[in-house]
Amino acid sequence: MTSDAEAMDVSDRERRTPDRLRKQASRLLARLSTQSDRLIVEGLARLDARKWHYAVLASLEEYGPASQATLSRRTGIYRSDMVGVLNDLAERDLVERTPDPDDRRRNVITITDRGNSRLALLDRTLDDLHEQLLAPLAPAERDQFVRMLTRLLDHHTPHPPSLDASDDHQP
Amino acid sequence: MTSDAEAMDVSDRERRTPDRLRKQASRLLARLSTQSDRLIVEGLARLDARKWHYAVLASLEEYGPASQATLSRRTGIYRSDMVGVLNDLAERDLVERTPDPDDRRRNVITITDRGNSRLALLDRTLDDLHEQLLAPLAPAERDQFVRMLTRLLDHHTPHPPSLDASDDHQP
DNA sequence: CTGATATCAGGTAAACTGATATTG
DNA sequence: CCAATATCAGTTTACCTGATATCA
Repeated sequence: MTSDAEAMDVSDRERRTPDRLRKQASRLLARLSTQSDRLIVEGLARLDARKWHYAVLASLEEYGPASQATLSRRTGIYRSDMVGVLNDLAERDLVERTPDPDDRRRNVITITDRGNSRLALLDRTLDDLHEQLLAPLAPAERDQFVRMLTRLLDHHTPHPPSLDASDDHQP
Repeated sequence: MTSDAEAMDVSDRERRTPDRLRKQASRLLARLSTQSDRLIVEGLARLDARKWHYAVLASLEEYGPASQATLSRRTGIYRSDMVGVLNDLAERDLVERTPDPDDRRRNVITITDRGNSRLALLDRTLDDLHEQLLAPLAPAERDQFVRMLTRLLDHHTPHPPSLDASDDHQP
């Protein structure tokens, strides 16, 4: 079946990359991301919340009211999907969606008081969930891990001219 | 609108977690995993290959012929999806699927010579793609990164009694 | 006329669940 | 009767691509 030359090829390859399936960063990333997602999604589901709820609420609290397009850019949620997320949030009285008088194409999304206290709860919950997620890492390692992820992500994300620039009220 | 107490609450929260959206490990993981996936998938697509092709071929070369169920456990591909992957691979003559005489429920999957040289090509391609993926990290950091991912993954994967145990020919 | 905005209607692929026929 | 195997059918969700009507 296999010639001598072939047998050498195989052992060559095995010497070069033993156990390669378990060491590939891309595979590890994909699997860990799946696990992480499950953890977060299930944790938030217990509060009848979704991750995007959090993303939108946090963005609103940190950067103030915004149009849906701006929220999209800030959270990474597609404009097409943002509609549904905001419907969810508005139904629960966590945000208010009102037409922008200055630009009648836009809606201005504002976080409500209920939204703020909801956000506080989600913040606490997510802290806890991340504690679980990163449990095996010491505090210093967690920082390092997050920094590495950030560096890698920055390197691979096509960066727009300005992400959170206030393109809302620019004269 | 907001009482003094409320204003203090907000600033409290901001002091506690400034820019939290950009620092959440779960979000970073999800986004980076998406980017990584795109890189790998596109890179392999240029060779008309998929990641699972590689996973199956590599598993076969490292651990030898196996049943589809065993391959499933080793690669993490669901048995339901394995069928289609093996159809793909068999069509391209990269593996052979023959009934197991010792256990007629099973098929024995064997890598072909073409499969082996294909695997060598995919190995080289994936090395290159991972070089791109991890470009911002120094060699030592890459090792550390992979080790952290592994530790986290091990902590979160429900580990079966024995993963790659030879449950094929056990008397 | 160009471009942004909100919305809607889809499309793909990964990760999953379940059912079934066959065999141990 | 119970368990595993290969296969098929179908669900859910993240991510992404349009198209459309409205307006700057």
